[in-house]
Amino acid sequence: MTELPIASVNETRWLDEEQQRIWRAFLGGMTVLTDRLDRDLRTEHGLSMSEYEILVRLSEAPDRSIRMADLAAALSHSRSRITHTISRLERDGIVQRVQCDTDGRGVTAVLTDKGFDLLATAAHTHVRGVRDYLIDRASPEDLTALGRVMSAVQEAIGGRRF
Amino acid sequence: MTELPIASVNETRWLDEEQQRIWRAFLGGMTVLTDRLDRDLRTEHGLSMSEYEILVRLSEAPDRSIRMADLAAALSHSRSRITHTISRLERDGIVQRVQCDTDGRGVTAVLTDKGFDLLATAAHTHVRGVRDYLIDRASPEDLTALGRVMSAVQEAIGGRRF
DNA sequence: AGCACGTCGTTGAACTTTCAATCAAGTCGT
DNA sequence: ACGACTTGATTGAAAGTTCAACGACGTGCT
Repeated sequence: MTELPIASVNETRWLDEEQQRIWRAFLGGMTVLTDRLDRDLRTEHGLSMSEYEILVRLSEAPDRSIRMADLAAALSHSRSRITHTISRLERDGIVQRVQCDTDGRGVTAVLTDKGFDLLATAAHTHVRGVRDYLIDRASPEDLTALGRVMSAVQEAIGGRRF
Repeated sequence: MTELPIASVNETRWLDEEQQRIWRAFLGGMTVLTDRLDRDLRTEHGLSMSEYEILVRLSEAPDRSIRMADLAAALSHSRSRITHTISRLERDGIVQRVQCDTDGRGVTAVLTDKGFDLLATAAHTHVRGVRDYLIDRASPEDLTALGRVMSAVQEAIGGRRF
């Protein structure tokens, strides 16, 4: 044997100094950012971030309604989690459950007017946060890079949850 | 009045198309990435990601021990959360609690040998994940940008939790 | 010394998420 | 039409996180 392989089969390649610094910044920034956005939403509108995300999706969908499983897939949540969350939102009059007419198993969640109004109000808080804590802190080029990297991550992991 | 202000005081500036695309990629990538890393650690070593992070910090600290409040601060967790998590880790023999001798209130968590061994094993899984799903998916320039942006985010939000 | 105030860590209850089990309904092959 | 298999949604219990309250201790002021 004379040349290859450069990296042998099962050896773990550790992160170098710089990669580690980046990874920790990512982890820390992510934690602090989601915590903060969640807290702002919660204290000002009584909505968690994931509830907010559900409302956003619903508000953009035709008839402001999406089937449970599609919601779960869109947000990478388990079906069970969506069931529980929608139950709470329904109890509070923010969404409504409707039996799906084309599929006997299906249930679609519909955003109520009250839910839409709540979202319209909460959106100010949320967007302000996203700007203040992220968008306005980075150059356009860095933001583009951020988008590129995170899209690649999604690509790399794909839909598979199990 | 003739010129300024360009943006008036309290108007919400919405995200443009591109910013929104980036923000969603970030949110989605983040969710999918942390879910995946968490799941890998959990199934292969019975450790959650936040437990893993605690072990990492402890392993790097002098005497492999850190005071509860410092752990909480370092990971941006509540003190209560650290108490509960450390209790579980202690029950499993992974850390130990020691009364602090310089401060009557203080408790420091110490990584046991068993905990250190577990971490040494789990680290392979974790680092492979970070590489496969993130580091190896992006150019060095983009990674640098990522680090820069996320550091700025941390800077923007700072330590304030409430 | 005494007192007010802040910090440290814990506790238990409420809430949210996960996990495994279940039931109902659609799909496919024969 | 039948059975096997997959998918959609729910359920309840277990596990984890948040929240408010508490007791113990340190700090600083008078």
